[in-house]
Amino acid sequence: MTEDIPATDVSLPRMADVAKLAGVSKMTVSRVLAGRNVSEKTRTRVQEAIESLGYLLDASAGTLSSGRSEFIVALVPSLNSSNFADTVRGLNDSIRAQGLRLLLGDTDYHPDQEALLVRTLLRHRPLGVMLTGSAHLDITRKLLLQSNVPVVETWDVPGEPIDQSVGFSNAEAAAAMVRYLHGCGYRRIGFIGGASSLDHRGLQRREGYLRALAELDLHPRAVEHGESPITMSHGGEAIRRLLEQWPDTDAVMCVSDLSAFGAIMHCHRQGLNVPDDIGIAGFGDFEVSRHCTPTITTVSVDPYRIGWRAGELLQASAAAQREGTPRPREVSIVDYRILARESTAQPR
Amino acid sequence: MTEDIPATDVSLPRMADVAKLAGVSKMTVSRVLAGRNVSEKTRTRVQEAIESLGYLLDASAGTLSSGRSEFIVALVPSLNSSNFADTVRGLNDSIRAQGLRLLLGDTDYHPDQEALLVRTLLRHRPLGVMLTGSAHLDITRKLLLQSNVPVVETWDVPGEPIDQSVGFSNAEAAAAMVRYLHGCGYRRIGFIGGASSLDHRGLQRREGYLRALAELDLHPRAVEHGESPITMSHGGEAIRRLLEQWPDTDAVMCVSDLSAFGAIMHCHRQGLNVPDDIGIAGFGDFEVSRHCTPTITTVSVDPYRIGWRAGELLQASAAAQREGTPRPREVSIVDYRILARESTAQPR
DNA sequence: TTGAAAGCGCTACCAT
DNA sequence: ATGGTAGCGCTTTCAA
Repeated sequence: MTEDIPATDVSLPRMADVAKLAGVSKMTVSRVLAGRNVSEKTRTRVQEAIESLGYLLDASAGTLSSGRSEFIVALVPSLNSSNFADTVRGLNDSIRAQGLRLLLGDTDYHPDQEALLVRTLLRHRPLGVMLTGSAHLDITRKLLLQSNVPVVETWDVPGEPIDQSVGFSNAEAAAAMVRYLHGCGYRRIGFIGGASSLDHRGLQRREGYLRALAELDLHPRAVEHGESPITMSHGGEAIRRLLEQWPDTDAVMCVSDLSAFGAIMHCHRQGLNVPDDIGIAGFGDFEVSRHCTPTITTVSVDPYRIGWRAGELLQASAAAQREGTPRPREVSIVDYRILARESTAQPR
Repeated sequence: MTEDIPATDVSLPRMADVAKLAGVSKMTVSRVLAGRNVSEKTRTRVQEAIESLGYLLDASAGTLSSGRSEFIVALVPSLNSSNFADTVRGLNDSIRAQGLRLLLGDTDYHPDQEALLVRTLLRHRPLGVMLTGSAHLDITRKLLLQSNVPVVETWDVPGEPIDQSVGFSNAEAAAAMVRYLHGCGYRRIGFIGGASSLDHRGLQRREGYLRALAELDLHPRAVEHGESPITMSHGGEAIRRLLEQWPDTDAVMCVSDLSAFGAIMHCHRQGLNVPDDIGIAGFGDFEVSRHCTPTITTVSVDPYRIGWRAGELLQASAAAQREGTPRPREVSIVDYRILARESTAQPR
């Protein structure tokens, strides 16, 4: 299989080589590659030349010359979260059709890492930038605004949007879950979240929990444990601490399904039945929460759709920019739903 | 926050602008940015100019001029798999320190999608390419060999390596699990895998299962169900079918922990106790298998390490290439271990 | 429909 | 330690 490959250690073929072989000018080759008007005969000849040389258009040269790259930058707090991975998949699928490519950065939940990534990735003159969340350093905002690149913030509804956004109110969604639990008859409702001040969405969910509790005249009982991304073990440890401090807790909502799962497993080990002894709810509708026993009551959002929509907004902005028309300024709100499942009591 | 940003819609600052403002030549600016020898005084002046203009080096121009990009391409079958996500994280962490950037592609388990991605991503003249698995189209191999780019195949031990590799024998690991189950006293051992012929690692695990069974003089009982990536639901449905066909099965090994979890949940719903009525083992040591009840016996590999090592190999190759020294040709084998947990009987 | 020339923004190379 | 010049490989623009 390797025998028929020419040892072209020397250098890769250039457009000029293709042009010479096809007996045309570079411009004609360029036009063929760009799908512009070229006579059928020439096009065939050029394509044969491309084929026989194994020619690949050089991306940097193209970008430099045209002033337009094919990159969309996406920054996520963590690659190893199925939620963000789904968002990235959605974005990728939505831009792939247009021949755009994903330049991915993992901020590891650190705003300064985000700023660094924005700085280095802007060097590639991306057509658009997708950020996660709405909490960014001033320098990040400044870099993005200065570069005039289309931006979409996701997974949140920014108070001070940089440009566009696709998301939902994490606080409101968490409050909705509190009200749902209240409707199930629960009155001593606890909250489990991460200890990191960097997970803005986690903090917002906690805010929503506190606010809804206050509105219902209930007393908060919240535990913070573990760095983001919060894991199953964190959930187990956190509920242990919560029950230690407030043994009469009748329901716990968790910042994510993973911690909820960990919490449920802990309860099982302690001989507590979920939901008979204690109700437990999660957030995010992860795969595990649909399949474990009991299945986990959760807040469902559509991460893939967030990514897909972000891709659409970025492409629309890029197109507008190209054509000199005014850029759209859309704030896209996506749905969330409470999924009632087995880990909490029936609503009354 | 937005007031102090100059409305530079016009165009971004160039290196020449920085040079003029600092009163030096472009070359000096370039040297400052590259960290080369420049007098302390000039360096400061240049950096101030960079700062005050908000200048960002243009990546395409640099790549075109130097003939060297800062990209490492990584192709994974699925972004939404914690195993591959961890590998990507490992790779990212290992190359980040050198200022390299990840160009990510999701093949969706399709070799032709992989070929397409290789073709389009090679246009960016990456310093290296990380592939997942060892099953590639001929055109993929040809493109990579022709471009002379360092390649690392991961998650497998290729029979015909393109260049370098980091992985383990999936067949051997699966066979080891069969032998372990045999050592626990199991004799009627089933296998659950995906129905897709595209998941080469899944197929290899099945091969290993069949081979080990033959060596032990046992009869195979394998079910294929669901497209890759195989999910928890697939696992539940698959074990249902397996038990329908072979009701006396005493142990089942699954192609992944996710299907194993789904299978266990199915058994619980059917009133079957795991491991008392049936033993179930997984593959991959996913987070869920450490936390569910019963915890799942599995094959543990270190996905992060695979990615990290791949990054090291690619960087070593790239450095060798730069310096004209012969490129290393390493086949790196990573460990796997059987983790004995609660979902299977104690070894005898 | 096709071609020639200019130049995108930077770095290599040679000079001082 | 610093600068001038050439040119990376393409696309834009204008001309034929």
